[in-house]
Amino acid sequence: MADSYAFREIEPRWQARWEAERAFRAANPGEPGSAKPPFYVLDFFPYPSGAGLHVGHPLGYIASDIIARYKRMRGFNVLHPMGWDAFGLPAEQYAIETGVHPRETTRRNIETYKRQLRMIGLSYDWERELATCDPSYYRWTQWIFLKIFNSWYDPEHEWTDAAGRTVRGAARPIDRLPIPPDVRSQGESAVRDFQNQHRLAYLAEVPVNWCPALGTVLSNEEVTSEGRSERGNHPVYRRPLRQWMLRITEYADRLLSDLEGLDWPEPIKLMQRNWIGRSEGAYVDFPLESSENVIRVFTTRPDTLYGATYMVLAPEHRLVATITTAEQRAAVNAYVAEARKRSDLERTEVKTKTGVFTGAYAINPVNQRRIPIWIADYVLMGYGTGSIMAVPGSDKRDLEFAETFGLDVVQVVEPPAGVAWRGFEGDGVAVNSPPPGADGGADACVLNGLPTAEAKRRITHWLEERDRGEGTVQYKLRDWLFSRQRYWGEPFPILYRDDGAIIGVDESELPVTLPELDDFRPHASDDPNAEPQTPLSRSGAWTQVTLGGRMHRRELNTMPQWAGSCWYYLRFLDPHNERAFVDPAAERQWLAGAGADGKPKLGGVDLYMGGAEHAVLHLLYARFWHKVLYDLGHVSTPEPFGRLFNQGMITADSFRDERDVYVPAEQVTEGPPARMEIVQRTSEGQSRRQTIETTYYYQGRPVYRSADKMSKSKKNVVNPDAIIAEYGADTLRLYEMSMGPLEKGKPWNTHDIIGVHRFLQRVWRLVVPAETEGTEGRRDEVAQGGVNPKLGDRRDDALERLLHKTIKKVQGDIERFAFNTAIAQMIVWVSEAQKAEHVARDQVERFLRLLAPFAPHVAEELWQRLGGGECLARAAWPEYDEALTVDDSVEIAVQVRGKLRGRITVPAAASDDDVVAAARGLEAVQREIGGQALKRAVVVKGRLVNLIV
RNA sequence: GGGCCAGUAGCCCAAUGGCAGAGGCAGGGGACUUAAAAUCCCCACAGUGCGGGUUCGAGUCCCGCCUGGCCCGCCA
Repeated sequence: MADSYAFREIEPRWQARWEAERAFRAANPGEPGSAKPPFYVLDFFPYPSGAGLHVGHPLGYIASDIIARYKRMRGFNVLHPMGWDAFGLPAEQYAIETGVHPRETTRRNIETYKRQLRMIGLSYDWERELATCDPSYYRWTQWIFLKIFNSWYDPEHEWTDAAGRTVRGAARPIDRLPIPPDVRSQGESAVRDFQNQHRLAYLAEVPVNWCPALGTVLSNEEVTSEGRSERGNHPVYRRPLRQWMLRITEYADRLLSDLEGLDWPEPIKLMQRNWIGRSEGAYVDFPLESSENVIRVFTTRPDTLYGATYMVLAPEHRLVATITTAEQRAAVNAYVAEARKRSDLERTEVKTKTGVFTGAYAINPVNQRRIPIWIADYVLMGYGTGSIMAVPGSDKRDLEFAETFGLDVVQVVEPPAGVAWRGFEGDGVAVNSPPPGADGGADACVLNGLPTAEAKRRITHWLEERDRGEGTVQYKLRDWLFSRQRYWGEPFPILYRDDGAIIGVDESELPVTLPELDDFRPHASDDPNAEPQTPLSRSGAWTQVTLGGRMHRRELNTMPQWAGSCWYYLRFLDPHNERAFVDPAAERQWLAGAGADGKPKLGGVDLYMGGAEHAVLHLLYARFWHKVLYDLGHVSTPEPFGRLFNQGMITADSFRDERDVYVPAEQVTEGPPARMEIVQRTSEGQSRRQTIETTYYYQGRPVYRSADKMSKSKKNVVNPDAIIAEYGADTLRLYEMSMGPLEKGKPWNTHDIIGVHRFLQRVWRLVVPAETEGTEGRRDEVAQGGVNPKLGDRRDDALERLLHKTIKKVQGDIERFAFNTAIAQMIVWVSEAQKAEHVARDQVERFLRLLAPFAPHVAEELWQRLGGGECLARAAWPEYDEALTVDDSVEIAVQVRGKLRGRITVPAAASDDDVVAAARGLEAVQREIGGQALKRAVVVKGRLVNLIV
C-alpha cells in the first residue's frame, strides 16, 4: 500500500477535531440547535466482551452512522449515542477463573470497544456514554423496578392513549388496588398479602433449571439437550425456587396489537407474535368419575369434544397424586419422578410418546362417556391448564399417543375431499357430534354439518349456558423470571422485614450498590436439593439493614442482564440527570416522533439498528417496561422503537479438517483439487461419512470450507484493527457498505477490499495530484499548493448532468438503506470525472458532500484542502435539479413479438406514434414484419417498444 | 415438523413486470517502469437453481419441487 493517501495520519486527526469541536453533540431542549427537527438514531448497544470487535460487529454501526451523518446534513438535530450493556455473565465467569473483579474486566473491555469504535469514525455523541453497571445508571434501573413493584394491572381500566385509541387495561399504583372487605377485615398482613399477589413484580415458586455444581439457575439456552450445563457439562435439575417474576403476561394483548403500528421488519413482528402466541379457544370442565373434582382443560378445538376419548395430565399436575388409583400408584410415581428430572428441552427430543394410566376416569361433559385419564410429558404444565382432552381423530400428537397405547380413535371432523380424516387438524365439517343413534337427549349439542368455525361457536355457547366451560384466550407468553443467582448484576431494591413483609427500598436510598466481594463463586454442591446460596449471601453486613429499629434482610438475587437494556434508550436522552431517570421535556422532544404512514402515532426511537438475534426477548422486554412507564405517566409514547432495522450477519469462510475440527482460516492455502473423507455429526447426534472435493489445505492436509458466523471457536475472525491499519477506516466503512444489501447476510472477503480502496485513492487523486504530494509528514506543503490543476471553474456539461443524477441516486439509496448501490454510483461519477478534461471545483465539493457520510475522514480532508470552511460534518447536503437528471434523447429497445430486434435513439419527449414509426423504420424490423398491419404496439417511455403483428 | 428469507458471470452483487449488468474482486491483454509495486486503458465471461403457469413481455408475479441460511419446537 505504498502509494495510498495518508489515511493513517488523516483519520485520527479528524477524529480528534470532531471531538474538539463537539461536532456530533445532540441538542436537548433549550440548547442551541434544539429547534431543528429531532432525529434519534440508536444502535443496539453491545456487551463489551473480552475478545473485542470483529469486522462483523460494526456493520450496523456504520450503516446507522451514515444515516446519522446524512440526517445532520439534511438539517436534523440528530441524537446518536453509544453505551455499554455492561452487567453480565462472562465478566463474572472470568472473575471466578482469575480473581480479577468484574468491574475491572468490564472497564478494560469497554476501553477496547470504545477505542475500536472511535477508530471507525462513528459520529457518536460520546458525552452521552453510559454503562449499565454504573451505580448512577442502575440507580434508575432499580427505581423503575420499584415502579413496577409498586403497581398492579387493572384490566378493567379504560382510557385514551397518546395515539388517540381507546385502551382497556393499565398499570396503576398499588395503593389504588381495591381491597375486598373480607380481606381488609383480616387485618394488615392479609391486605399486604393481597397486594403482593397483585403486584407487577411478585415472588413465586417456579420450576427452574437448577445446576448445583455451578450453584446457579440456568436459562433454557444454557442447558444442553442432554440436560447438562452448557458450561462445564454438569447435571441440571428441574426444581421449584422462589423467584421474582414480572407480570408481562398482562400486557400480552397490548404487546401484540401495537406491533401493527410499528415500522419493523415483518419477520421480526411475526416472531414476536409467535412468541406471544395468542390462541382462542375454550376451557372445558371434565367431572371426575369418582370425586367432586373437575379437570379443566384448554382447547382450541371445542368442536371436537365428541371425539375426546381420553385425557392427559402433565406429570406435575396437582391432581395426579389425588386421582391415581392404588394399582397404578407405583407406575405413576416412577413416571413422575423420571419426568421431573428431564428438562423441557429433553422432553421435546423424545420421538415416541410415553405415558402412564392413572387408573382414574373422567366424564365427557357432552356425551357422558367415561374416558380414561393418563399422564404424559407431552402435556406441559406451563401451558393452558396443564391438562388436555385428547382427540386422536383430530390431533396428530394425540393420535400418535392413542396408537401407542391402543386408545379409541373416532372421527368428528370431515376433512375436504381427498384428505384422510385420521389426525386431520384443519378446518372441515363436524360429524358424529353426537354420533348417529346416540341418545343425546333433548339437551344434546348438535354440531353435525357445521363448518369448524361455526361448530366452535355453537359448542362454546352450549358449555357456557350449562356452566361446563367458557370461551377464553391463552398466550404462550409466560411471566418473566426476573432473578438470577449471580453477582455481576443490579441488586434488587427490596428488603424483607423480620415479620415477613416485603418492602421496597425508599427512593431516596437508591442506589442499592453492589457490595464488594473477593470471591464471586456461587456456592456449588453435589446435592441437587441443596438450597441455593447466591454470591451476595456472602457479603456479610451488607445483607442486613436496620430500619426504624427493626431488622431487615436484603434480597440476595440480582436482576438479569436484560434489565439494564430495557430502558437505556431513555437514559441516553438525558444521561446525567440526577433528579430523574429522564427529563420529561427531553423525553417528549426525542421520542414523540411520527407514526409510520397511516398508522397510529406510537412514537419511539426514529431508527433502531441491530441484529435479529435480539428480535424477541430484548425488544419484547423493553416494550413491556416502556408500556408500564407509559401507563404510570413517566413516558409519553406507547412504544419505545418506532422503526427497527435488522442488518444481516457477516459470515466468513471457516475451514475444518477430516475430523470436523476447525483450523485457523488465515493459515489455509489453496492447492490442487483433492478428495477427502469427512465425518459430520447430524442434528440427531448421528455421524455421517461423506467424501467431498476440496482445494484448500492447512499444513499440507486437505481441509474443507463452509461459511460461518465469525467466532473465535470457528477460527475465522477478522479483526477491524488489522483492516484499518492496512487500508484505513474509510475503506473499511465503504467495504462493509458495498458488500451487498444491508439486511442480507453476506460473506466477508478480504481480497475484495482493495476495490473500494482504489476508489478512495482515485477520489484523492482528483484533488491532490501525485507530483505535489509529499510524504505523510509533509502535509502542510501539500495543503498550500497541492490542488489538482485540472480543477477550475469550467464545467463539463455531461459531468454536471451525471453529478445531478448521482446526487439523486445517492440520496434515494440512503433513504432506502441501499448503501451498496449508492457507492456504485459514486464510483461511476469519479471515473467520469477522472476522464473529463475539466472538472469544476464546486463539482468536486458537491461530490465530497455526498461521500462524507460514507467516508467522512477523506471527505473532510479534501474538503478542507479545497478551502471548505466549517467541518463537512455540518455542511448541507447538496441539491439536485430534476431537469438535469433526465437526458434529452434516449436509446430504446425495439422488440417484435417480445423478441429484441434492434435499438433506436429518439428524443426523450417523443410521442408514442413517433417511437413506433421510428421502430418500424428499422431494417431488422422491416425484415421481420414486412407490410403486415400492427395488431398492437406497447410503448414503455424511455425503455422499449414492442410491436405485435 | 412448522415459519421466514435467499438462489443472476469463477466470486461478491445491480436490474419501479420492459434491452440481463450499475459497481467491485479475481482473470487476460496493453500503457508507464531497467524491473516490480502502484496507477491508467482495453477485453472476455452468465441467460438468472429446476418444472409448470399468468402476460405483448418474467430474474422480477403465481403454483410445485431442489439447495442454502435464519428463527421456532409436542403450546392442546
